[in-house]
Amino acid sequence: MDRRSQILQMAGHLFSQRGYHATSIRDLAQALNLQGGSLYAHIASKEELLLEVVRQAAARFQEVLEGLPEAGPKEKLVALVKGHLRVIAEELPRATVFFHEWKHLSPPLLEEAKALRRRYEEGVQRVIAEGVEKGVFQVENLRLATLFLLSALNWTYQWYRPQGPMPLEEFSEAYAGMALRALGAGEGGEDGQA
Amino acid sequence: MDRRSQILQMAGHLFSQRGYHATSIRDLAQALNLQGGSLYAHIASKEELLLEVVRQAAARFQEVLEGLPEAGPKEKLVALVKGHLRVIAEELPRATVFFHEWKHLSPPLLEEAKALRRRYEEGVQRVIAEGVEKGVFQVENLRLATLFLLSALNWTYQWYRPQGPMPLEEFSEAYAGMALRALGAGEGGEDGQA
Amino acid sequence: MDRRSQILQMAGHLFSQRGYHATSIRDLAQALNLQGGSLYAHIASKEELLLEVVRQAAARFQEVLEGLPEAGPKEKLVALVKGHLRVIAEELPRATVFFHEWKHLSPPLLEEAKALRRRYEEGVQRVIAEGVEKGVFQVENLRLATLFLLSALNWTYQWYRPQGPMPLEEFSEAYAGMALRALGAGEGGEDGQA
Amino acid sequence: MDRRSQILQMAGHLFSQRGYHATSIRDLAQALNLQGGSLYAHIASKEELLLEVVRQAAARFQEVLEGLPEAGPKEKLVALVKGHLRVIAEELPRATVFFHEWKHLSPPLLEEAKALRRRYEEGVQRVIAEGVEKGVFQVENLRLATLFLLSALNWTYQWYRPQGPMPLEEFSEAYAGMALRALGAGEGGEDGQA
DNA sequence: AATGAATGAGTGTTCATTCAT
DNA sequence: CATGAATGAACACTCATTCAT
Repeated sequence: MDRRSQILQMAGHLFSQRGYHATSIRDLAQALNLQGGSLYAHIASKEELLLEVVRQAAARFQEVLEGLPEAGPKEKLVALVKGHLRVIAEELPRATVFFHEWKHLSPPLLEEAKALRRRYEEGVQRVIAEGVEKGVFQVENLRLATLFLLSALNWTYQWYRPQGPMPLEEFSEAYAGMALRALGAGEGGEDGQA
Repeated sequence: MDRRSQILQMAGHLFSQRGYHATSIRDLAQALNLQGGSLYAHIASKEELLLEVVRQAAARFQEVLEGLPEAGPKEKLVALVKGHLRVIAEELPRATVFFHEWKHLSPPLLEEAKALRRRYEEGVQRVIAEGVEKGVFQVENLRLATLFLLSALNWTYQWYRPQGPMPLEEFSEAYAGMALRALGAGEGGEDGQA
Repeated sequence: MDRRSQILQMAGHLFSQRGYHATSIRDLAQALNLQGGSLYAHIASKEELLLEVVRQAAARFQEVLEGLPEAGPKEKLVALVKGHLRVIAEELPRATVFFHEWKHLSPPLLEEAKALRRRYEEGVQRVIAEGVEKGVFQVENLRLATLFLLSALNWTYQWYRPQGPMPLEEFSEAYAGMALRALGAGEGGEDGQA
Repeated sequence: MDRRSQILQMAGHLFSQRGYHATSIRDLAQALNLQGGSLYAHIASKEELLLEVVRQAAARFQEVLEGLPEAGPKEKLVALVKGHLRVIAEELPRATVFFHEWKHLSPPLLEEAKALRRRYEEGVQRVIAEGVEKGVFQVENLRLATLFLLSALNWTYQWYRPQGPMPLEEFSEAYAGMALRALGAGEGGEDGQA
């Protein structure tokens, strides 16, 4: 891994643990056995680092959407939930920054971060909408259902720990079940207009 | 409202909007038409301010738990969801600080904040556990179900805006419905062992 | 004792213990069960307090000089040493400020403090000069002998504690003996050209 | 001389002239043609600077004790007095800080400063004690005699100026003479048990 | 690439002092 | 007389960033 990647990795780690503002360039340099000024041979600014971490996380989440199987809504939703939680488990620091620290970007870059987040949310909404259209999901309000699902998913970065007692597979299986039920697509029913 | 309450209110507002570290004492003072140093006639430190805001929010959430009706699990859960969302709607800045900024407290005070959050989460878990015991809720894993619910509820502070297009009543009604279904207590069924 | 005297006493106490700059007006007020601003009904400024304490100490030392017995040089010197040490013992805080903290006065007032100290030193020098003229003291260099004596006397405020194990009388008796010998006026000899 | 030594030297100079609390980090930086914050590339804190200056002075005084000739008590005491006064003359700023400003250290460091001072005083006391044991010095009270000598010596930093009219050699010669007499070891007598 | 010294703005906090009440 | 709120300047110290080496 080249220097820049090392720096980005460590930045993700520290930003996620302490927060962007509470992490100084010197903290970051020290964690890499460097002097503060030395980072500037590799990066343009602290803020660029933040944006880059956000972009990397966004890319991982976007891959989930793009890798969804061509299948019925339930299967798709399960894949989405599992994929989302896998990204969080595998990329906890970056995901944390994606969910929280992006707010500290300043206007020009902030827009990009917002757009990345919006794009993902729209993708999630499409998955639900498709299920509703096909009569598999029953929701009163599409937007609200999307936000309910995203909330349940996003907040997990706050408490799920991959090294913890619950393996990812068990965790995401159970989570997907609750998500389906919340969307009115309980266990039994066929997937699609059977 | 006395000066200290004004300061606390404004601190909650700014901490929630910009984050604790990105809000300087001078920012806070300026928002109150004061000089930076003048705040120290009313507060002991910036950190004390943060803790106080966290405490106030925690108190509001705790009231919800304590005001739950003596009723069946479904009714109780609905009241919990609605109460939680009402606190978020009515106390958006403080709730935001309660969910996020508490992390920036330093060790002695950090423990108090963690304890306050833990106490609330345990209360929520008890409500779900009761429903499970009475056979009203069907969940695979109690802890996970609690975290699912808390996630769906907590993250709302990120996107729900009381001045937005959706009135609180409609929002929380729909949200409660999804929560119930997620816990395996769909519409129909009696509340309790009918 | 009126308020102003109380304030002056406490100021002497705190200035001597912590130093002028390390004692804040609020420290002083607090020690008197007052609010910081309240002191200004009684004093003009912090610096005025310092000068006043210096003046009070200077007056006590000056009294020693003026109360010296009309007697031979040895007797006079013994009275001077004992008087000086008594003032230190009885007025430790003020004496400490007189010896040290006067330096923090700013130019206009600084001159007064310097003059007070100079006046006392000149008085001490006259006592020694008289002994030299009368052939009782044998010193190589009058100025140096004076400074030697003053040094031995002044520094005592650093270590002599009236509540300590050595009673003032014993202490100053022994001290006077060493002073006399240093000035070449050992035990035996008559006092004056008998 | 490297930057850190320059800073320490200037710190000694300013602390001795104005006092520790009356010397700001910006004063110090300005005297070195730097910005305030720039000092922190070289030092850890203002207090560290104070302790370091105290240590350097203590080392110089301790060298005097350790370089004392193996000779009779009178010769040794003369060497001690002259050595002590030479350190004051050559290291006036540091010596001043050693005598006065050490009090502003806070507890953990304060103890070190006290220990350094105590060690030196004990060394001085041993020199006198030896002379007393050998019958060369006659003192009523060993501890008091030590404090008398130390007082006469220490206070000199307040008034002796190396650039002044009196050369160090003449000054310390005369001072040593008075010290010897104060200890009851006048000119004539042999040095030792003749 | 990396260092180490420097900058200038900014941090939270304290200060002596003022003043309406 | 005393209070409590306020000021404006100062404090020690940290920050992101620059740059000669």
